[in-house]
Amino acid sequence: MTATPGKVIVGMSGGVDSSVSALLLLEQGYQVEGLFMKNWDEDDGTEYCTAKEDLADAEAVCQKLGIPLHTANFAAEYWDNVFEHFLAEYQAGRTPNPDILCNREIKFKVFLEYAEMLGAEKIATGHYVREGQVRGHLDGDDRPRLLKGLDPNKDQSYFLHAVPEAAISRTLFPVGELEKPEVRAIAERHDLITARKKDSTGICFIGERRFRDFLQQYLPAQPGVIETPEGDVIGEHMGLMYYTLGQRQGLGIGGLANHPDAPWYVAAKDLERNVLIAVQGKHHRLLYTDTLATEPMEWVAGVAPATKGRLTAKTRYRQADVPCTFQSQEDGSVVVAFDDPQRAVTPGQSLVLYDGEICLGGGVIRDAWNAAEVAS
RNA sequence: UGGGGUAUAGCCAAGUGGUAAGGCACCGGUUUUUGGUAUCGGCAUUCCCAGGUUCGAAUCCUGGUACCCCAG
Repeated sequence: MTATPGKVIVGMSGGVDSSVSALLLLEQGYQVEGLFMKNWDEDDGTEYCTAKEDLADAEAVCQKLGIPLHTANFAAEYWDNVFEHFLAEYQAGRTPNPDILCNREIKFKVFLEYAEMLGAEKIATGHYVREGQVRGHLDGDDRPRLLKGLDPNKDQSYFLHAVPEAAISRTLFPVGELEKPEVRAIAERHDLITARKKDSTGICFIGERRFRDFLQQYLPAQPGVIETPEGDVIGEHMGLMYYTLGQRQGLGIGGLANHPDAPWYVAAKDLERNVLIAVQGKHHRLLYTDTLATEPMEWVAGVAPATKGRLTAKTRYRQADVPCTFQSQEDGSVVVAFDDPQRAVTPGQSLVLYDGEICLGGGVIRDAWNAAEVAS
């Protein structure tokens, strides 16, 4: 089907951000239609309810706006291209970020293709990111870019760094130019039912779960012991996959004689021995690393901006950017050295590089270590 | 079996006559499109048990019980 000029399909999640996105595009004169995706079929009672509610909200908003709402089910694609990888990562002892994959594989691929089939020229989502022509300090290019959202508190570029530029350029992000309170105010003003709806959290399309119970449905748990770095056994863990570096909750360790009162945090996983290593105190030196290596990078522009240089980076969502130096490797990965040691840099999570407001791309963290300590 | 010591929440632990600190753990809320982090709140009508003294006892007295240490 050939694209209809001005036709945009908005991914409607049933939340306030996509609701307002649709509204703003209508005001801008686009021919807007909505699409609600249901990508998770595994029903337990609670999830079923929220998905149903979300659909009802999306329908109500579309009706209010006078636009049609399509529905689609990409559960098969989600399972094959996102969820299986998610499980494999946990099995390998890493902590994956499924929503990054979900964006690349589902929202900006399957959904985009589906929208094209429906005759859309573009798609739109409620993500807090912007597009703009900005000259990069490193590559010197003056080209369309994926930029951070205007609201620093809601910026979601971290989740979109793996989406190729070709897909970004076909997407509109209306709320990326706004701050969250304005978005809610607009929704309120137009009497949208989602105006005061709580922001959704949890894995995209799966929702909030009791993490352990959820994972346990798919992966066998292998309990073991928790040790200090010195090798003293101080507790038991329920399976290494349930823990991530820097984690405090769920260790169940407290009140050890001959130890200070401080809480315990996960410092490392010894997969071979099935042992969880914990340290005491939020700022224990073993929780910090100053260097990391990634898997091959995914650059928004398709190529690296340079082979090395000074940039800023996030090692997880909602972390402030920190200055670093990166160096490209032959296999397409990078090694990044931070000016200051970073807490709980975790394999499986993603490193995302920024040149000011420009989101350049990122890669899955393979390994992190403390170069300063190794040297001394 | 002598001598000494300790018994307070899941754990560590303050409190020696005036009506149960604190920390960790745990639970709940907030924050958050991963996992976490952070933050706020909850968490011993009761101090090993039974008597007694006192206006009043976790705190003093008596008798038990349990555990620990040193002697054997």
